[in-house]
Amino acid sequence: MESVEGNGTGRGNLQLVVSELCRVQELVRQLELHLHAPDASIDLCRALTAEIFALTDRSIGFVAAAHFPDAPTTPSSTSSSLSGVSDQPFRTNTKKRKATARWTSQVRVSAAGGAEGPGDDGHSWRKYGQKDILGAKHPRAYYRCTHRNSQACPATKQVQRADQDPALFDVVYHGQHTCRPTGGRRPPTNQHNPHAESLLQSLRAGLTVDAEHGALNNTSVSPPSMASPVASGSNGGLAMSPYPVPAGAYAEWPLDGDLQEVVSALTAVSAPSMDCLFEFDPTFGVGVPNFFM
DNA sequence: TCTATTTGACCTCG
DNA sequence: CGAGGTCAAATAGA
Repeated sequence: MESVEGNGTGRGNLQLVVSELCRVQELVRQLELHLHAPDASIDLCRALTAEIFALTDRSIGFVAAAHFPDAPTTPSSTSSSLSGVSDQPFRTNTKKRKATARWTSQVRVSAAGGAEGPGDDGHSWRKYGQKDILGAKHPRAYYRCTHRNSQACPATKQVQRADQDPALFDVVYHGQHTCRPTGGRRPPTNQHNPHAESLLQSLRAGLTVDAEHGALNNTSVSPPSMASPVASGSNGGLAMSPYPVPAGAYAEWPLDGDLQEVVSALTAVSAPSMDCLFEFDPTFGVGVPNFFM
């Protein structure tokens, strides 16, 4: 986080971001409680998510404004630049490298109890490759949606164990799921909304904040309830966040590493996830980047 | 027998 | 030409 210091504006904004992230985390907890409640109110959940949207949106704006005064500063505007990408289907019939693919989501998640990988994210993944990466201690695993053939679902993800902490996994999502989840297998983790369950884990994983030191940390998480066997042997259910978020929009900027992770974490928990969760109508969530348009 | 994983080869990009 | 991403045959497990 040192990189943020030395920039007076950025430092001030960072404090705001920290406080707002604390607030977001609190809201997520409330949301989780409501989701577990037998008489959960969808309206209340929507209200909570709306506030989460607003806070994350503003935080992203702070970060962007501090570092890129000349760049579009609102997440909505930055995200909208991706619209040209979204209408281009993910290329699957080529071995061409996808380094330039824009609509990706990068999250860092932990493996509970020394598991081989992050927990299930509600989607079925099929491993199709593994590669040793130059400079990385651990190989990178490549997964694609199980429904790729049957439903032409373009979603893929890459899972790589973090060098610094083997208990953490960097998961990069490419493409969006176009498959219908009803057809796939789904562990009954949450009778009300299993998808929400995994999402919340992801949310919390991505929003760990060290408020005392004013440091943001989206890595040190230990979700206690998501110990699921993964990687080889299981159905490959590895990742946390199945929700493609255009973190690449920010990755294109020369953000400092930690700060970039903050933005990535923020975007990873924003609108699309909730859209997935509650099937919001398109008009809901003013100011929320609409990644799927 | 079907499905998922493993792994070496192949392809493309920078 | 090296690195990263994907393919596809071989293999394993249910």
